[in-house]
Amino acid sequence: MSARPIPEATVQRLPVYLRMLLDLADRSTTTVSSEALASSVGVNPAKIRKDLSFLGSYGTRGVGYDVDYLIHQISRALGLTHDWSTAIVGLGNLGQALANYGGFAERGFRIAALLDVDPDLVGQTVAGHEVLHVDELDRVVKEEEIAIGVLTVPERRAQEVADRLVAAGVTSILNFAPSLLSVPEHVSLRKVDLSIELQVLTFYEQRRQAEQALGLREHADAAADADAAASGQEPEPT
Amino acid sequence: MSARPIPEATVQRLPVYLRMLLDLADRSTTTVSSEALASSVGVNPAKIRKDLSFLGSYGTRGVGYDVDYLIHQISRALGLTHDWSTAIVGLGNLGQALANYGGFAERGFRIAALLDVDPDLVGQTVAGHEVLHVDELDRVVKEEEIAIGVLTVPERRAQEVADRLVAAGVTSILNFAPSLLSVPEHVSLRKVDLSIELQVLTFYEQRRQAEQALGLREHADAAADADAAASGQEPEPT
DNA sequence: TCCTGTGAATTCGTTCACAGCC
DNA sequence: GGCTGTGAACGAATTCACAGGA
Repeated sequence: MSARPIPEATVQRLPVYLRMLLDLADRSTTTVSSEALASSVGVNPAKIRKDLSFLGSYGTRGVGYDVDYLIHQISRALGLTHDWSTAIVGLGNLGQALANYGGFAERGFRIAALLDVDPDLVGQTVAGHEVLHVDELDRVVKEEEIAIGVLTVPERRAQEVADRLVAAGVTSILNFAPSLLSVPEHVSLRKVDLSIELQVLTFYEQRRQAEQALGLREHADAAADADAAASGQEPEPT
Repeated sequence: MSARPIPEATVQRLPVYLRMLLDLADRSTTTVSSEALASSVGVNPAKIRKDLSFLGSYGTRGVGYDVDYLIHQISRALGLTHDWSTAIVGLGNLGQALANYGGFAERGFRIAALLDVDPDLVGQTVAGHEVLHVDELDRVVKEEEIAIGVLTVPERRAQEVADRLVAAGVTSILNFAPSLLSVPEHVSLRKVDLSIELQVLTFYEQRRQAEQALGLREHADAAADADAAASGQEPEPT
């Protein structure tokens, strides 16, 4: 049953399923099949069934899944049945944008503290919160029971600030700085790196352009192209 | 040799290697072994060798890889030997933050256009660029030869804007809206979704807290815990 | 009959281990 | 001797295909 450990790949998809299910609930759909859910997410139905089976046997054969019940179970598995307090460290453009981002609170993530070192920012109000000096980190993490730190500081400060977050007791870090951080084993770390995403895109972009150039040349040489199948299976990025 | 197709997983790591190599070059290192590179990235050396072997045989046995040459080859593979023009659509908090983000230009991504529909924003100057109305999309994509669109619009507009980008000829889209977009097969799509990242973190966070609670309870029951191995192998998120 | 839950088969990715070259 | 490049072994993730319950 649900004693099996949930694979990493499955964990990453659960939030996606959850969002789709919330959409369905909004539209007053009460029941959904793996087939229907799969087609709206764009994956194989068997994958959905297997993923969900890691949480338990929450479907009904011949019918499908009860939307509300499934929402509840996925939320529980992801730890979303209570709110989480987060701190944003670094209030440059990106930090401020995140502080003002509504989808945060909407999904149960409470911004409990904003911190920076810049004296021009400390004391200012951003998104309704006073910006504190990073030296207050220890105190505020304890007082607000902050478990998640969002790192939006410049690259060269990232490791130092990560260390301070860990020292203060934060055990999950979402890093927006384009740097490899090292954290103790008991701390979860995830990275969002803009330029990596763009560079992956240019890889495929370039390949397409090269293919096209090749196609044109071939076209000039031999009129028709019998081998259309060759270009069909691009490993599309996820 | 390099005729083998490059696996998706490898493509995603190449930008990381590239960044490390640029760091090394900055510090005037001329040569690096897979072992050294691996330890700075935190992966298995064999993985690095295999990844790099997809690009060709660019190492020297008994010595390692020439840093500059490898930088050149990875850049070429990723299509970074020339600049790419990008358009940012949606200049809310996040869009403005991205427009002002320095790392963009630094890595060869030129912001060629900013677009929005909001009459309050159109005509304003953001990060040195005049914000255009989305109706200008077609023209500006052609004029500026924009291949990459960055989507930072509200969720409900995302699909519509994606369609317009595709219609205008954009073939790579980086989507920051928390929505599933559908695009034609010849268009690459990548997604950055904040709340998914946070929800993956809370999954592990919650599991840790549950383990801890369990540990405490067990501790109260039977004094010592012989089975320390059970908690050792958390599948740490990437 | 319909759709879930899951073993079996398959594909994809990682790591090992070593032959081959500098 | 040292380090790359890569087949072979292994492991994880996906998909197939079907048994079994509503």
